[in-house]
Amino acid sequence: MSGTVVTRFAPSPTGFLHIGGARTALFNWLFARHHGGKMLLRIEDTDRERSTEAAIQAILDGMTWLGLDWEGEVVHQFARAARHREVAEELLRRGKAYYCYATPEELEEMRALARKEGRPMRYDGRWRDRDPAEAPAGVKPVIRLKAPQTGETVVDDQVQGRVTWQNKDLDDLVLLRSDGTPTYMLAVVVDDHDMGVTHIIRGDDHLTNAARQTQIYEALGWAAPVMAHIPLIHGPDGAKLSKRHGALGIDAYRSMGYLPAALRNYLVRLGWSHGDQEIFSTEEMIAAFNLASIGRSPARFDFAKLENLNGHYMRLAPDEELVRAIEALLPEIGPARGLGTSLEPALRAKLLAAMPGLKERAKTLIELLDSASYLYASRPLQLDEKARGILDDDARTRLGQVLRRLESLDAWTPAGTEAAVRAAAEEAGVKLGLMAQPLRAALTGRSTSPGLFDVMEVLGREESLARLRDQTR
RNA sequence: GCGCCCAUCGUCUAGCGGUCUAGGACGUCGCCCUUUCACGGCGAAAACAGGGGUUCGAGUCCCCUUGGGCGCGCCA
Repeated sequence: MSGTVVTRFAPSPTGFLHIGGARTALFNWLFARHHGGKMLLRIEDTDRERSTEAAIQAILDGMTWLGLDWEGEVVHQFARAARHREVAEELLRRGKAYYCYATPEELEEMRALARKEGRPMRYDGRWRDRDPAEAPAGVKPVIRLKAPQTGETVVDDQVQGRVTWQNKDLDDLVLLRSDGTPTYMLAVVVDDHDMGVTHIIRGDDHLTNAARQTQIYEALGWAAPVMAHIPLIHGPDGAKLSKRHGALGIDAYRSMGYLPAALRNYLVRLGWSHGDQEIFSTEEMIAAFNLASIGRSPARFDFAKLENLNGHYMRLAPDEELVRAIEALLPEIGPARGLGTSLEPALRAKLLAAMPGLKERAKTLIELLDSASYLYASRPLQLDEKARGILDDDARTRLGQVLRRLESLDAWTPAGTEAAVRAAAEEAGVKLGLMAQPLRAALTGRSTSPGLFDVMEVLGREESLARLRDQTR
């Protein structure tokens, strides 16, 4: 089908899948879905030195976790080196490329001189029209594109608009290295063509590359795909993303307790908008996504907004799903909390029962688990500072009064315990809060928690009473 | 240095010449709800980088300045 949209996500496996790459993948995925097309995945591993298997796995895992799937087999670019070479040689035969015998040293001199004289740093084309017979012995040549030297190269970008370069500002790029392996610039063009890619959506750090690749397409006589260069994501300080702030692997966001749905929603609104809408289900994103509404200015990464969104999606999530999400994270975060790597059935049941009250109050899965610590804390409870402050002598006296009423309670239900506590407060002549806070402190060891009567229900009669006795003694 | 791109509240953004005394969201600050904290509700402070044009009219078009970003490898 000629009208079918084919996009691709083409990361280089020299590191993890970072936040910018994840958004690029998301945009490609959304665009393909929107048009009923497909997204392909290609690993750009032509740099043998820096590509690692671990990085490839991290990228695949990251995408899977984010819920982004791809069509067919993953294409490994390096495996296609023979084809790339064939194309380079074809260009050579057709006079669109030439052998260049300049050594790395010569190239470095060229750049140094250019820098000194304040000229653009470009290859000077010294072998462009030279007879290969003059080739120095023992030097393996590279193949360079014989790029046009006059006129201009135009990229009609769907995001950036019509961008024009003067050809005199672009030099003859290397297509095939002296060892016979293709450069990225060649490989991308050949692969996108061979894979039938119709739309290239990628970071705008590739905008200049788009011009050079366009020249290759033209030399080859191939039609270039539609291009869309999206602005990069910056750190909170506006500078390039560094390890210090946002340039974490996508797995780090998982570890921090964010939900894939929240991250997708956060990411889709970074650079793209749909009127005033902030919340998008995956279906809504797919339905509304378009290239025209992608902004041209870079965005800063903002954890506060991600957290807010994450809280939103956690409140929306079914309790069972949240328990499972926590369980999935437990190998990482359980041991430090004395929980091991999986939940005991009894604790799991309590966590599930307490979830409605818990999820209302947490912004991440980590916070969620921590806020549930009263469920798995052992007696006598360690009181935090605020809880200690609440449990002064007066408070403990009041605690004793409620305790007697609770001990004689027939039905241990939220309604029952609430009635008892209210009665005790009335009897003591204090507001409910003065009775409730000491209870909370004794029951959870903290000054904040879900609704008290829910806490007591989940904890159960015996555990609740025992915790209260611990603090009245 | 050269090339290219960008510029609305602290942040993400709406705005596509007149309806903008610039809207929404996050964050911040009040108030309400309330057994705490959240949630929720109500409200507030908060922006068109600067200068020139074009036009009857400019946040919206053009130019310059300033400020950011990206690229300039036999890396991708």
